[in-house]
Amino acid sequence: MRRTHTCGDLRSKDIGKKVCMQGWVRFSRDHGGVEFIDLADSYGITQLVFDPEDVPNGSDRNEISEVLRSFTRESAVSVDGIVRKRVKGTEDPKNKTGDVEVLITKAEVLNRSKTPPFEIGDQKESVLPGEETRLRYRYLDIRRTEMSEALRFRHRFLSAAREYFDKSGFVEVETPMLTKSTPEGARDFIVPSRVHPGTFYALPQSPQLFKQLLMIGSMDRYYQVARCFRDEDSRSDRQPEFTQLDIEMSFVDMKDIQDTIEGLIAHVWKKIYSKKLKTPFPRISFGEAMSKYGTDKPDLRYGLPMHHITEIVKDAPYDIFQKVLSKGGVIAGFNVKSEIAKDRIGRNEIDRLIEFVKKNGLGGMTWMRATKDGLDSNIVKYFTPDVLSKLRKKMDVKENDLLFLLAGPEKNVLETGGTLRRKLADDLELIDPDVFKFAWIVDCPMFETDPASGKKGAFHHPFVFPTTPLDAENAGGASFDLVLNGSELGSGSQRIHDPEIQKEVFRMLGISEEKMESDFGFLLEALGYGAPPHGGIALGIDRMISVLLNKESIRDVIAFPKNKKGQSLLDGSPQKVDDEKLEELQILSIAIDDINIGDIE
RNA sequence: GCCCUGGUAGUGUAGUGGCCUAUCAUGAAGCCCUGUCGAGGCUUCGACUCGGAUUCGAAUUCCGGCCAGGGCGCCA
Repeated sequence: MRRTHTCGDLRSKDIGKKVCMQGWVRFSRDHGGVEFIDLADSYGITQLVFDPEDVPNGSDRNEISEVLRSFTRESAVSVDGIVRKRVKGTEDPKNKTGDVEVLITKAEVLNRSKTPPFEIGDQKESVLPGEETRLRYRYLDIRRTEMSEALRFRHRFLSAAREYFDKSGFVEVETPMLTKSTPEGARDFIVPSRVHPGTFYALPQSPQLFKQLLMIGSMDRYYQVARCFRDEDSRSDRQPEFTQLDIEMSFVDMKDIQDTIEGLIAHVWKKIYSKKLKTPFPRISFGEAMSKYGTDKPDLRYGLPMHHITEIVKDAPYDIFQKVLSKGGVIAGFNVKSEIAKDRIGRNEIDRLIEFVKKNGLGGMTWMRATKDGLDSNIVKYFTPDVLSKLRKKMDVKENDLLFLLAGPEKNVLETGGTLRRKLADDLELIDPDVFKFAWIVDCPMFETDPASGKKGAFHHPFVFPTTPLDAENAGGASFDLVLNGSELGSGSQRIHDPEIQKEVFRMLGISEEKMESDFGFLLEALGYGAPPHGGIALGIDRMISVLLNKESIRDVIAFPKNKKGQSLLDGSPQKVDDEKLEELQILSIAIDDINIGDIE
């Protein structure tokens, strides 16, 4: 390799060295004589100089000058030169290589670049091209420091994680990508089998069943950086293919799994931030998270808990509350303390918040402002002094605090309350982007009931070990979530290792004996051969990295993501395939554009 | 499937019925310039997502399509 240094390497100590630099022409500045070129690569930027009055012996001034004329932006070039100190007063303190420059002795274009479709630099968000352009030319987008650093950060994270697993006796095992489609869960991506026409593999939504089989197979400490696939609509934190750090262990309970993950993250923290991460993470019950924060993935970087006041105000003759209560609804509210509101919420702002609440599924919002003497609002007259005093105590009200009260069906109040809490935190800038608050959400239910169909479903998945009798009214499951700054990073659980219990759970979920046998027969059979007690967790790597880097979208930490419609703008997938290929698979497309209506009729 | 927001030179934008042969920046091409650093100066080039409607007149208003993003549904 001819390259002696990257563009981020050179320092004062290298002055006088003969070097060969290779990289991309980022910016060039021709002063009509002396000429500067910022040579860039993934490690930094180094200034190259050509000075017609200071050409080292053995170099041809005209030849260099001629080659430099063909240095178009983003061309890959190679330059030999001598490292020298910059002229006094022209050092660039913003650049780590800014004390030195390379005086060119020989220049060569390795590969000329066309004019790039957008300017590559470390520009602010506001001048970044739209995402469509960035994804279409992703390789150029990755030349931007921000992108390449995100990918390098992701690598360091995974590398540290692997180091931890290695020293903790974990074994990485690859599980199949061509697997069986199961009716439960997300929609599968399907792969046709040529050898068995009319049959299909499914790409895995997670290695769940295989890792359980590995436990039965005695591989008692497994992990995998596993690609997973779900054919569902994208969101800013959801892609059709994504990466999970998948973990499973035998002869453990929930605490062992949580300890392992805390150890893992603390180790990674030490490696990438050189900081000690405080463990154990706080545990919050699912019920408390919902009632206090209105979400199962609370952002704990700020307070603003919801207070439940149904009992206190239930007798007040205030029509709106009475109407809600008569339908079994609840009343809850926030106290926006004067020290965090700082006069930023006036009448107009309150009206805007009321509109916001209406848009989010409640009829409206009642508010009160705390004064020296009590609570001030146009509805205060409906509440007795005793009720007001209890309210002040319950919600910890001090002078100038602002109270927002939400009334409605419990589910709506909690959900809207959670949404309002996030909005208030955003509006009042309560969120410190440099703080990371992990927490475990524990004591989860075993089942949840779909309010629309009334159908019972698994809260996490059907393989969770029950912690109470299954027919108990609020049956509990040994599952838990890891949350960070309002994002769910992953779910773990103790799994069922007894085939009879597993069957019972399937029955509770309304799965027939036949379906059980055809879809999960192999699992039930395997559990019957001395399956050890086991459990594990899967952490969403894309989400975790994007939260750690404060990115709005996981696309910013994935090298080649799909767009919102699941297309790759880079290679144009998904695409039609040749008819011969379909014939070989004995597949006929009935997509609207592929069929001739006349043929059908 | 639904809702919201947006679509103007290569890129990022201004433009709320006539002041638009459309603003500014950046870029590209050319010229000038010997210490800049996202160099500077001058010249040139380059755009209203598509279709329909309203109107004397539409980038601008209305309807529909297409495209992109955010969200709901969906994501055991």
